[in-house]
Amino acid sequence: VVAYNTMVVAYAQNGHLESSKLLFDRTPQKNTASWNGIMNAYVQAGKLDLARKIFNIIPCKDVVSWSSMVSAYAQVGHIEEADALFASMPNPNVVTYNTMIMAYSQNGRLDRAKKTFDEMPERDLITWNAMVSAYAQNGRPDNAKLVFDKMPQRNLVSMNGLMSAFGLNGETSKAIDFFDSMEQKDLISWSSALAAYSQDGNLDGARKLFDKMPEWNVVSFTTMITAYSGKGRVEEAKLVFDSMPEHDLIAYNALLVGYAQNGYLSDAERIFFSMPAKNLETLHAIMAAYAQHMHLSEAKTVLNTMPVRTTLSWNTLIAAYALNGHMQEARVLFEILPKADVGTWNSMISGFAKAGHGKSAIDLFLEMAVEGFVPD
RNA sequence: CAUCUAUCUAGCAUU
Repeated sequence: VVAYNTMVVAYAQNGHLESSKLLFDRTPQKNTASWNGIMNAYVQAGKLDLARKIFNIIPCKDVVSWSSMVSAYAQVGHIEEADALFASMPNPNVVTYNTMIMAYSQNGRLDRAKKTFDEMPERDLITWNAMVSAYAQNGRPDNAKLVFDKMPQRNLVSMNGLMSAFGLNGETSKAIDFFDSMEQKDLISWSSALAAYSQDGNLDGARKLFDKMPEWNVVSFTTMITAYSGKGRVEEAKLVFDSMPEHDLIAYNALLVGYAQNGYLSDAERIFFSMPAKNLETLHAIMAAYAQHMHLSEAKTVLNTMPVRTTLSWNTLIAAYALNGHMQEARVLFEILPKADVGTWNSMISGFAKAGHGKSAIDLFLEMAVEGFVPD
């Protein structure tokens, strides 16, 4: 059974759901880990509904079954479902609580993350690291530092987490000082420091650090692409791209965005059509690129042909119309989109403001509060 | 006593 379970998971991790399924069906004497494994295979393949169906028929669910399902919902941002499942499960353990801390944190619910942290019966190192990360992701580097200082033990993840708390929130010199003080460093430490320079617009610092790195991976290369692109140096960005041993989707996206944001629409398009795979970010990026160049019908076509649309997809097109002064089209989209968020309202408001309709902008701002949205 | 399954840190997208 253990051998079968291992194989089911291995195939799933390589994207071979069909093989996982076949092996699962042939598994003799299935245990709960077998069921959990195939359920997570479906999660991995993005088939959340089917995963849920499997969850429902698992004969003897254990805490891993429940936690896996909670985590699956959390990963795709279905925080209410995660929450509901978490509330109804029999015996959550420390992993389940940790999952919820991350879920809340990634959805901007720092208050809920902290509450969970405070209420959980026991904490482990991952709990503390998750809390550092929660503060990092929600703009609170000082709180991240407080947690870091208070935690009973630390590991390299804690260190890297605190460094990125500084780096992500504009405290570049603190990030670099901390990086310099670290006795152990791994590739993630180096990449985090590189990202700190890059997001600070310090191309020189980034380049020097990059040249000093003991090893590189696709993340470090991509960070350099972004660093060059951010300074308008798209040719050097392209050189970095060409020097990479292998390209993943994010590397392509970074190059595409670099071209797009520096006004090279046809280069961006060329990359777009040559990409071996695309994701939501790719489509949003090309939509925004079309919008910036007033190619609104192309932008609209992208939205219409997307396999899945999120609120962000709609926001991107709304912003496209709004920034080009086409407020009536923006308004139409605004009314028909399934689910607005703060970003949607922001796009509409700035569109009206830019078009010189200050009154409409203010009306919308007031209306937004009435609809229960908190301005950011 | 032990093998398989769930949780933490780095790069890309709208405003």
